[in-house]
Amino acid sequence: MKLDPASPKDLSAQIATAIRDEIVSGKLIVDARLPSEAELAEHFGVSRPTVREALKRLAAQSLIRTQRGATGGAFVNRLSFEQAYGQQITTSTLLLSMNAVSFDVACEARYTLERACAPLSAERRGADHLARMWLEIMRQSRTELSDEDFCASDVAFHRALVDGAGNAVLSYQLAGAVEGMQPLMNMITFTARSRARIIVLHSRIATAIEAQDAAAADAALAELADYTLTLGRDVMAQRRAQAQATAG
Amino acid sequence: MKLDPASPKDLSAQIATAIRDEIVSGKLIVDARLPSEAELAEHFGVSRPTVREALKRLAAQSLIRTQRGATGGAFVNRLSFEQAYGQQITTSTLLLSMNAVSFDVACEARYTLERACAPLSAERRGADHLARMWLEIMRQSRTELSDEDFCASDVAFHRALVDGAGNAVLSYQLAGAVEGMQPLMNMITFTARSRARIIVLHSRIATAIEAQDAAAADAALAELADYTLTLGRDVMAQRRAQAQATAG
DNA sequence: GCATTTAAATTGTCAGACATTTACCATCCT
DNA sequence: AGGATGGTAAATGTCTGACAATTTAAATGC
Repeated sequence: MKLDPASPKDLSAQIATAIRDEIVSGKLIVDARLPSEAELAEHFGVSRPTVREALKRLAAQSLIRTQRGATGGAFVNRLSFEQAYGQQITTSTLLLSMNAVSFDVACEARYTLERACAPLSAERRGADHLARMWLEIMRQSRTELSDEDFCASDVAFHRALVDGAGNAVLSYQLAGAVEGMQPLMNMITFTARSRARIIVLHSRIATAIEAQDAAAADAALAELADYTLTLGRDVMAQRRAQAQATAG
Repeated sequence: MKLDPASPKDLSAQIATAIRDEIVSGKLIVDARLPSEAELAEHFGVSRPTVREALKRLAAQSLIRTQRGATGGAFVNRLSFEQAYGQQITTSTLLLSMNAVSFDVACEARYTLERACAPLSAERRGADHLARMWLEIMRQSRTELSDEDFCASDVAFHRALVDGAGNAVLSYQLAGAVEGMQPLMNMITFTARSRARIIVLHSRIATAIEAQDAAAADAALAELADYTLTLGRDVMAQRRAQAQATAG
């Protein structure tokens, strides 16, 4: 609960870390109210703006929420699955789009994890998951769909597949793997032929999940992984050629 | 790039969102310098402290870094795998510890994902991964090890297993699944007998990975998953009984 | 007893100032 | 001429004090 004046970190960062530790260690439980900004400022020996910067850091990670008014203040937030999804997706998306992660590596990670969910989904999927999968397949068949909308529908399809496993933690973990890849997938131009191929594979997956046939679902997913990899490699090769032509 | 005065959100939150969108959409590329705080304040029509709160929000998510001095300012940050690991683990840990996620669900998610990595690890693991696995197994054999240290070593072992797959994105995704469970695992008291059992299973896993025998590794992991689930259920049952005794 | 008003507490925002750090540049000494 | 030295400017980090907006709770009036 003390600050190090010699630390290279900002005071607000140190304060944020101190409070975060209290939350993670359980000293501050969910819905507990933090001292007011003025009290925190006095406690840490800093000014209120500095405390506020620290609190905003915590708010950005959904660790606290603030409320105005007489009984207001900062409260320890119960991290909802929704919020966790959002952070997971943001982090994964940025990581994939800014780190020059090869399409191959990202694709392998995604399909490896997704194939792990398929057997559970085949066993437990409900009518709602099947309905969503078929709905997205139908949507994907509409030729006027833009490439971006096609990708979004693709994500929704796979999301339904993963949710079918009936494990919220698994859905949370996969959110990053599936949705984080969307920017990479958006770089692909889907021709009529590649769309048709993907829809066939999606249909095979949905059929297998509906029939609770884990092996068939896995086989179709493996094919889809291979095909996606091929599509991605073609795009990357074209981009490289184009870049070379521009440079030459 | 505009603010909505009628929005329920804080100005700093709106500004943070606006800048984040610019980063995610690619308008602000990696290492690009944002306008100075004074310029941002003028642009958005707010004061500098408000801008600073927004920037701290972004800094908390590792989207930007700041630098002091003449050529300083806020720069779009290239999210490193390390930083992404950290956020992933923080979020997962909080989600599991604050959301009353059942041990069963968390355990299933973790081992489902980990078993998906095992075949890749069996195929590609290097000498360093094997060495780390055997090192942790030896460490786990020391009887004077506290339960917490035993858990930490357990995490390190599984981390080495996952890293053996040679896919950084996979390692990143699994970090949350494996390390996020540590608080739950720390609630378990490891008796000499349960430690011995776990060490045997770890040895079987390491042996299988070394022999590049994916099937054997998967079988041992499945057994470990079962056993961990049993241990966890016992603990949870005890806790329930204890809570009931206290209440009655 | 109930509606209304008032007061208090707390976060949100602003303005201006000073401290600190860092890069650049002009100057001076060798 | 060249390098060390110091100054200057730009930027973030921090402080102070104030006011606005919001919400609750108590006080007040009927």
